Amino acid sequence: MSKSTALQDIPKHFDPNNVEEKWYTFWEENGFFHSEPDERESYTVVIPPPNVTGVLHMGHMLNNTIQDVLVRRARMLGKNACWVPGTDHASIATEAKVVQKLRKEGITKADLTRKEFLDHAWEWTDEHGGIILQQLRKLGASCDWERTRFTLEDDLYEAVIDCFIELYDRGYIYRGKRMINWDPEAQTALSDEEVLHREVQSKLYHVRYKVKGEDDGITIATTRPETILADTAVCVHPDDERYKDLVGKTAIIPVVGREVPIIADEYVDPEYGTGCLKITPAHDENDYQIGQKHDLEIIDMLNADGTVSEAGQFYVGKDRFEARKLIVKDLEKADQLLEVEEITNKIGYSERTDAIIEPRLSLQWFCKMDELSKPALENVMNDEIQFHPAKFKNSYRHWMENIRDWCISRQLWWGQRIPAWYYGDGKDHYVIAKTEDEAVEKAREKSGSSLTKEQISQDEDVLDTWFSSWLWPMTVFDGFKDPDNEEINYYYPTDDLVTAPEIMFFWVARMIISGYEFRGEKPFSNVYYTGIVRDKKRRKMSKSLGNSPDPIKLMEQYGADGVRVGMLFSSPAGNDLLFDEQLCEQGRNFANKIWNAFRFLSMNKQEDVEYADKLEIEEANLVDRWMLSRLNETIESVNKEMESFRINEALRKIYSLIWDDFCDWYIELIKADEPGAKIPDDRLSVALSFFEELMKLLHPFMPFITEEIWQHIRPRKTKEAMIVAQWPEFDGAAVSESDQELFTQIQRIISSVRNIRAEFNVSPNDEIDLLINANDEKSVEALQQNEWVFRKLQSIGEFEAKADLQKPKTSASSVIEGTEIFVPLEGLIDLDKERERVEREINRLEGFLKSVKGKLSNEGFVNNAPDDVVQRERDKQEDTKNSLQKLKGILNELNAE
RNA sequence: GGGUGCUUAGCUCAGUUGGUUUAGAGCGCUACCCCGACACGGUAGAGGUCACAGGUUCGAAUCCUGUAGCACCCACCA
Repeated sequence: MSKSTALQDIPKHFDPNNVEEKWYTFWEENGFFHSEPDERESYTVVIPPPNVTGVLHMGHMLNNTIQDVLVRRARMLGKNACWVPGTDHASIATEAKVVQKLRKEGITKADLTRKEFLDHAWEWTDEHGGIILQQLRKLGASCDWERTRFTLEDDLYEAVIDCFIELYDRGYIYRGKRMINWDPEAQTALSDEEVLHREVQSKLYHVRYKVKGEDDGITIATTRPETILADTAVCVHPDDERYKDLVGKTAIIPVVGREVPIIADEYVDPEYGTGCLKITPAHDENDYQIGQKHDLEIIDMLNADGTVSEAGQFYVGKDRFEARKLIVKDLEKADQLLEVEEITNKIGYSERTDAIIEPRLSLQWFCKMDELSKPALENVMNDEIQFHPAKFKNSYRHWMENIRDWCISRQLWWGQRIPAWYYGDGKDHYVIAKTEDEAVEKAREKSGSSLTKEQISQDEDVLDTWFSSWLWPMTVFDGFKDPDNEEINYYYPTDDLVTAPEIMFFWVARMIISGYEFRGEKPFSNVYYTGIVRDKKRRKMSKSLGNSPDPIKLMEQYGADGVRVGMLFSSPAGNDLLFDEQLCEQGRNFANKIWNAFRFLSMNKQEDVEYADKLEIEEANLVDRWMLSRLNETIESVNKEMESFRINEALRKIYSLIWDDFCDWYIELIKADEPGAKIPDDRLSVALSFFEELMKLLHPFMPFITEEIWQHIRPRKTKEAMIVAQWPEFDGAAVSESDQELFTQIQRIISSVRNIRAEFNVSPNDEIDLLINANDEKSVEALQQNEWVFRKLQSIGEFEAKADLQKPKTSASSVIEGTEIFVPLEGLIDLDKERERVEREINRLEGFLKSVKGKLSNEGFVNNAPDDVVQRERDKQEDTKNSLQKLKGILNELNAE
């Protein structure tokens, strides 16, 4: 951090790997990430806890980059920013991984006791757990690591149990035999949300059932012929003329030969298939309903693993799909398979194991949702909780309005065990209790007998993962167990939640529900939905497709800052992100550009000079005023964009301010006149101050390079680090439209001169004369005053700005909003080419003038449009006419040459 | 089957309540340039009848209707 740095001391390319770890450690060790309640306004974000054994993927990268941008900016705004990290035990996902791992070692879950299995699971968790949190550090995530939580640690476990008991006491939780989604692979029940429906090609089998006492039969259609084994009725529509006579008669189930009634129910659609439905109450939701209504027998023909049970009688022990093949063969043999129709239908798959879901009648625990969900629906619809983008309100409402009871029990071991204790015979008698002792007591009370611990047994099942994560914004602050806890009162409601729309129902909706139920308050104020990260072919990135880059490698290659920019650049909220490594490259290039701007300023530093630590400009020239104006304009719009969560737009504006305005124009204009000379102290001082403001704006997006440069620019105390620098304040008085207009005009003139050089192959080093014929004295004066700007950026011999200049012979010219510029090019100009150039411009302007005139000659427009709009058109007309007249004059002279 | 959204330059997208140049940006492309911050760079360019067809309006990429295509979400049609 010396005051003067020789150019050769600073590498030409920014090397992120050298600085990232250094600054991350610096931030963490100095407690910048840590938050404790104080008198400041709180700003809180809870991380969507990744699976404890998960590995960082591109979705996490996007999600956590966005969170970090929000958190870092809040910190700079002077808020007490707290970003709570943690992991989720992810019941089914982790258990599946452990089962898989054990299988490789030749151990099956069934061989183990619950305790033995859990020991393996904890071992696995300790080994792989938290890798992902470590990886997040590389990204620069400014989480309060001292607050790291895990959903299965004691406090959080206890909170989940308390929650269960409270909801049970309030009458929301019940146990019941219901048709649920059964995953035969994981051998557990799933909630409706965990079932994904996919359209697939399948076969619709038309099967002939004999009717007792008739020669004729009845034909049903089914996609799952193996369930014939469990049929207990055949059903037709009551008004269906074709089958009217058969109702009340008895059908004989093929293969098994069981006699079942033929019944009528309006549920049946006469148009579909054969208009006859086989009824299997144990294996289909609708059939179950019909079965209840008509009091039909229920035959459960499937084992937990999806094989045919004893009750099926045939193909016992065979997998359901094997059984399907066999029964189709047997039906064919018996001449009862009439037709096999190719159809497409939707089949449910397990979100976790991808196994085909079997509807199964099963005794499970449920949470009643209709009452609970009311405040959660209302407060999203009235924007008490805002969704970004708001379009997701629609699907949220739809889901909430049609919400069904939530199946919360899972036949797994990894998770919070259901606090239900059974006593006596069977499973009908139970008590809900937090501990075994309490359970014994309650059971004694309820049964009236003196039960012992040995005579009661706890439910074997655990709770759905989401039944713990829906409490996350409360439990991370111990808020569930202790509602008056000082911490939760300070941090809750949290501010922003950043997550994927995929888990809107799994998680977001349920957090809102539990928040209102248990704290009477929303859990967060804003939900930012990120998009799904896809590859260039629009395919979702996934391990199995192998199309997902390794984020760690990516960061090694482009730097964490570069990757962050890459992630942010093309992803407005809710839109899918077509990830392309090129975006990271662009991010890296941007870092390098900034680095070199810094390099340039550094090499101009003087040894013994103290540069001002505030942006104060004495005798500001046009360029200073313009830069100041652009800076403030950008501060204001960045604030606006950030407040409406248009993060990519905010970044774009900063990017353009730095690259286009600061590097391409401002720096070029402060360069010393003489080669090798240094920029005067006062000029450099201003430039450094501007640069510092830019670094502040950029810091939330690119934390590493900005801190690195910030610390290089001048010596800083620890508490003056970039990470806690004050976010730039908008100064409306600094925005000057007239300065910006004048500077823009100069920019356009310079571009035009460059264009002339390019057209006539005049090298940038060759001196040219620049003559400007301005519209009025005021403008002449302004241009004359800023002659130095032209000279700085162009190699100019004679410079003249006047109000009555004549076009010199053999010169190239152009007209910019009525201002003529001439560049004499004796011997270099090709007059034919120049005529063509001028004619092209005349044509363009004539086309434009025509459209303006069209508007103005339209009476409707002149009469109805607001005055200022009409006036603007009139001004355009005048300006264009003026320019055209001048161009035509130029053309005439060219023709005379 | 229901719902939501999308269709603007070769690619990815902006375009805020209809009216500031005959629509903008980044990447890519073309030409010229290693000028003492940066070739991970500079300068100048080319490139779009805003999916299609109607309508409302003085005026539409922007509002309405329809058509086509795409995407996602939800749903118990065998």
